[in-house]
Order: sequence, then structure tokens, then C-alpha cells
Amino acid sequence: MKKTITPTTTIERLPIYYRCLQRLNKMNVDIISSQELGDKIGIPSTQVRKDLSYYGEFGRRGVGYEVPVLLKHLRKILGLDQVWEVALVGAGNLGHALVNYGGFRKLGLKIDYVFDADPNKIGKKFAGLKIHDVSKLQEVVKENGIKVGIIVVPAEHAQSIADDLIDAGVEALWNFAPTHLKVPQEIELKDEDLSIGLISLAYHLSQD
Amino acid sequence: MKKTITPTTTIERLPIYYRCLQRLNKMNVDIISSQELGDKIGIPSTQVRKDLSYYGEFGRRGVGYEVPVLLKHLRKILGLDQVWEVALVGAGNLGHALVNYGGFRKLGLKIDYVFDADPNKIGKKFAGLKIHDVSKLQEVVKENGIKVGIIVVPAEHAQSIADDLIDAGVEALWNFAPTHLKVPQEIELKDEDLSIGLISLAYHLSQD
DNA sequence: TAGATTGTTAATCGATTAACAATC
DNA sequence: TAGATTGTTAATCGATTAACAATC
Repeated sequence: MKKTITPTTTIERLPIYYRCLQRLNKMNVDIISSQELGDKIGIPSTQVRKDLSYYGEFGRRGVGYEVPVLLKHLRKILGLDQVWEVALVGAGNLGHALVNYGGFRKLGLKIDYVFDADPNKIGKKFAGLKIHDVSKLQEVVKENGIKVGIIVVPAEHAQSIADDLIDAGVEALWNFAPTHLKVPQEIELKDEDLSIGLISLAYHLSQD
Repeated sequence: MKKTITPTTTIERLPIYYRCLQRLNKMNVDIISSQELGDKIGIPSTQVRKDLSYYGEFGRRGVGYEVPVLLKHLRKILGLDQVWEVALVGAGNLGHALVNYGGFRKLGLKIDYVFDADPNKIGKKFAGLKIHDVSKLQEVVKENGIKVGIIVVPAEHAQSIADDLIDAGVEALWNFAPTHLKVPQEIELKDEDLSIGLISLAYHLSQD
């Protein structure tokens, strides 16, 4: 394994490889070449090999990659062999969709705690989880060693929720609020701004 | 205006500028410098200027950018001065969240038609919209000149829905199904794979 | 051995950033 | 004029891709 910095673009492709391999594994495909794998996800074979090379040598020359072996390596690399406690703040439509999202379960990820500020929601069930009072957020995060927070609250509350989560020990944030959050450098922040996708389609259509 | 190709990264930042300027405009901020704008969204001033320069000269040297003027230009550039008919296929949780998503309304975008295959859902109301039978998809798309399709169906159905939409005249697809869609080159495709965000957080946490 | 495919180096391509002349 | 900030060029940085030796 080399001590080079892995490009962020490579990291973003790892989950895509992982899911594709999961499907192949379920179909009892045993060996796959970088060419075939690349074709399935729409990237060149050379990029597949380069990406994997940042983490080790997982294939056999002249043969290809053993699906179960590569899968196991990727699971480890992605941290999916560990259990991450995840808290979601904001029991709205989008929060509901996320808690129920089938994609997570398949990956061994799940959301464990849901919080909201609305007294009418607190205590109610939400996709099988009890909605906690957001005033208890820090307490619950600390007690349960929650490391990942998902922010699905209105933009104007996002920063203060982020501050609270970080204060209580969360190390990674997934932010759906359409606003720029200020967080310390050591906190992992992933912005997921849903309106950008639709706007960029409108942009491309209006260019023609 | 130069005849250079605009980087895709620039295009993805345009909606962020737009939303930030909308907020500034509402706060009656009249003039903003590239430095201030960049600070607000977490990018260097030089990138703001460079990005905007692909489309024209919107600022005044020594002064900055007039918020309403820049906003107007961006609205035009992003195609938000036009009305786009949008159809969503898949009346599940995530579809519901998208139809209700406040971020779109603020931008003058909205979802107009919802489709599903479930007989129990067809005809029912869904966030204020009637759920149409997916078997009528092509018909409705053609009749109403729908140009944008949002795919929120299970992965195994995504490709055939995409084919149907394209066949009926849709030119841009926003795909939430965790699968690689094959579409003709002239079709604008934006993938929005929600599990990637969460996995990449797990990855970063497990690196430490 | 002959054919196939990996892992890696080097070349290319594209995006960001520093620097500064233009100009308000 | 002096101070500020744009628009743009050129330098830098980072990611992709082509090419090929290594090797199964």
C-alpha cells in the first residue's frame, strides 16, 4: 500500500464499486475484470484499477478481481465492518425518507435516533423510531457515543443544530439544509443540497 | 462573453451563488464584493470572479456586484426565468419529500405530475397532487411537453422508466435510484445517490 | 508459451488560485 | 488622486487517461 493521498473523487467512487460488487456477488459472479466493472458503472477500466491501487493490490494479473475478496476489502476500507451510531435531526418528509431509505440497510447502515423540536411530534413514532425532544440532543449523543449526525432542519436552524452536535461529540455531519455550515476543520462535513440537482438540469436545458 | 467551455464545477456553484444572492436581496443588501460572497459560501473570492466571468462582466471595479443585477443575470443563466414542466415517478417517501421540498418553490421550480404503479396509490392525493397511473406516463409527458423527469423508483425499475420518459420526449433526468442508467448522449442525466453521502462519512471516520 | 489483465508510470487534461493591470 | 475591487492571464495543483512492463 502506497502512502499517497487518495483523491476525493476516488473516495466518492468507492461506494459505487461496493454496491455494484454486492449485486454481482448476489448473482454469484465470481471474477470480474476492471473493464467489466467499469462498463457497469460508466467509467474507464483504467480508473477502476487506479482507484483500487490506492488501497492495495486486490486483483490477479491476467485474471481479474475475485468479487468476494474485493468486496471484503472494500467493506473494510469504507468502514462498513464497524457499527456507526447515527442521529437524525428534523422529523419532516425528507427525514422520513432517509430513515426508511432501503439503500442504507443494504449497506449495513441505519439511523438510530430521531429528534425534532415540535411538541406534537415528540414521543410519536417515526418510521419505527421514537422521536426525541431536540432539547435532549446533546445528552443522548453523549450517552450513546453517536458519531454521525444528519441535519434535515430548516436552513435557519441548521448552524445551531450543527454546533450542538459537534459540541456533544459528533465527528461527521451530513447536511441537507441549503446553507453553508461553519464547522471546525476536523469535523467531516458532507453537504447534500437537493435543489442544486434540479437547477443544474434547468441550466442545461436552457443552454440548448 | 467568451466562447470558452464552462467547467462543470462552475455550473454546480451557480445555484449556490443564486440562493445566497436571493437571501442577500431579501435582506436588502445592495452591493456585495466577490470576497464577501465567497466568504458566505466558503470559497475564495477569485473563484467567484472566475465563475461569473464565464458568463459576462456583471460587477463594477472598485465597487463590487449589485445584488439585484447579478441575481437577474443568474436567473437568466440558470434558466429559472422559464417554466419547466416536471414529472416525478415513484410516489414513495422520498418522492413525497421532493414534491414538498421548500427549496424548489423558492427557486420558482415545482413538480407538476406524480406517477406510480401501485393501484392503491393511483388516484389518491400526494402532497396536493393527484397520483397518475404510470401506464399513462408517456401519454401525459407528450401531451404536456414535460421536459424534466425525476426517477424515485426502486433500482430494478429505473432503467425502463428512464427509457419510457426519454421515448416520450423528456430531455433531462434526475435519478435517485442507486443504479447506473444508460441514456443517449443528448439527454441530461443527474445522479443523486443518497447512500454515497453516508458511506463517505463512514469512510472518513474509519480513516482516523 | 500465448493471451489476458493487472498495477503503475508518465502524459494529458481540467480546475483552482495567485497575481496584477484595468478601472471605478 | 488614493483606495478598492473587478476581470483575466499565467502558474499551480489535482485528477484522468494512455501506455506498457509485470505477471498470472
